[in-house]
Amino acid sequence: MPFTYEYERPAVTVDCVVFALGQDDLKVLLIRRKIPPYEGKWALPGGFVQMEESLQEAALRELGEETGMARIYLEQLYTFGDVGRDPRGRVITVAYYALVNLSAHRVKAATDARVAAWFPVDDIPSLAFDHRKILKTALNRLKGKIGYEPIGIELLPVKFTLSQLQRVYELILGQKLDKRNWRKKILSTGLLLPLDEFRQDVSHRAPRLYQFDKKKYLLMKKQGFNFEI
Amino acid sequence: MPFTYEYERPAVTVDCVVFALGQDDLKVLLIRRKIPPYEGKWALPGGFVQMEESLQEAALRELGEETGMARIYLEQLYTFGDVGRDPRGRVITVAYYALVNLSAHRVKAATDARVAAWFPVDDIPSLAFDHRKILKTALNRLKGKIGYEPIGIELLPVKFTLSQLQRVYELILGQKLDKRNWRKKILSTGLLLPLDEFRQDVSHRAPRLYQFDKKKYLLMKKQGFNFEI
DNA sequence: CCAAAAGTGTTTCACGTACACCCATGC
DNA sequence: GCATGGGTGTACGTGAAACACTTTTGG
Repeated sequence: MPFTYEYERPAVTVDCVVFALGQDDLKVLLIRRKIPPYEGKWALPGGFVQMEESLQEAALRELGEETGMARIYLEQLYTFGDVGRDPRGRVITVAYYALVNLSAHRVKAATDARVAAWFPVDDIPSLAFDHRKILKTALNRLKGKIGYEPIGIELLPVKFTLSQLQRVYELILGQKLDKRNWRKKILSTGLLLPLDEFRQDVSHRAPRLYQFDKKKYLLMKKQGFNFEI
Repeated sequence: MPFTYEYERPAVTVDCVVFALGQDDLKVLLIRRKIPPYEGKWALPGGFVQMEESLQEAALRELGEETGMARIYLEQLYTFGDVGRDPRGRVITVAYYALVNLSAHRVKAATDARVAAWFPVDDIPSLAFDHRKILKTALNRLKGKIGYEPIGIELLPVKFTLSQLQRVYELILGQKLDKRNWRKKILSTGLLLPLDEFRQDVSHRAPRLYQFDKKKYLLMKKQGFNFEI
């Protein structure tokens, strides 16, 4: 069942840069390639776009296939289409980046460490194709975006403490932030609902849990609000 | 000379949103389609990506073909790949947006108004495909970007007055700006070189001409500078 | 009682904003 | 001399940044 066209066509893939929180770092999901080219090398999860699915759907499908993850933040990053980027021929890839919260998703990756694994963003092995460039682009986008959109919460469970969220900001921006000033700013958005619950499994004062007010966020966003942090 | 593949492949195009300055407004270049689908409708300039050219090269080629323009600012916007966006079949388009300065480029478009024409961004006719959505995305991007990158100058000749540049900002942002405050900010970047030349063809006090300091800009950018306006 | 992180206010300084008049030129 | 845009400075208020101690809990 071959398909024939009058003009030559590039292949189109989607690749996903999946971020998650590690103990002391930001991590990226990589897949070890089982087939040439770059057999045995680490690469971003991805695959070919099917004819009956949109680009975003393709990205979600790949993420589901590779990691078993469901509820994730996903956004288009950039499209890479240089002529020589794939030795097999002309392949254009639409890159997406995703933020996931590991505690919620028991990731398939964890089950077979030889196939998929989480790597700290500042200790990445040599990657297949132009995937290092894609990853770098994603990190830059993330750094920029966290300054004016509350995407940090996507890396955390639904209920989280302010210190956890601050750690997210510090990991993404790569710098320490002043606790009092940062809290003032983040709380002044009015998007964090304080709960009457506290984390209890810690060996120090129990920190208050917060929840993101998504309804309010969508409302404010529709009114053209600005969330600079 | 047909081309055959094992799996079905989408077609890949590039579309360009080309902005330029009008007398009292921001304008977009549109092409009237000569063939179905959407025959006779206005559309963004664009076309298929060739196998031996990168995406950016494809965009530049299309711009050259359609408008005869050479020196332009060009940046990737977004990739649109919904399943039903082209009635001919699956077509994925990588959209670019461009800023051009009309006085420098004698645009082919001007020669045959039935084929291509400049439209004010807030008075756009019904467009082919999902091109209205693409245009809207481009306008939003432009509005956002002008806040932290000095792209406004790309719409002007090499030598320009501060009032001209301020008009660019006002047109893109869609709001009046305070002259004194705006000048303070734009000059405080240190990126505008005052020249010892003045516009002479005006019926009032001759305004000083400025030039963009590209070297300084690239240097500052490399050092991670912030150009918020 | 000690360790470890949570939580909380004030002062200072820089920057954004509001605002009005004189200048130079062409007609 | 009049119309048209060019060009300039100050006062005020808001928001960013610097900064240290007390509280709570578990071990």
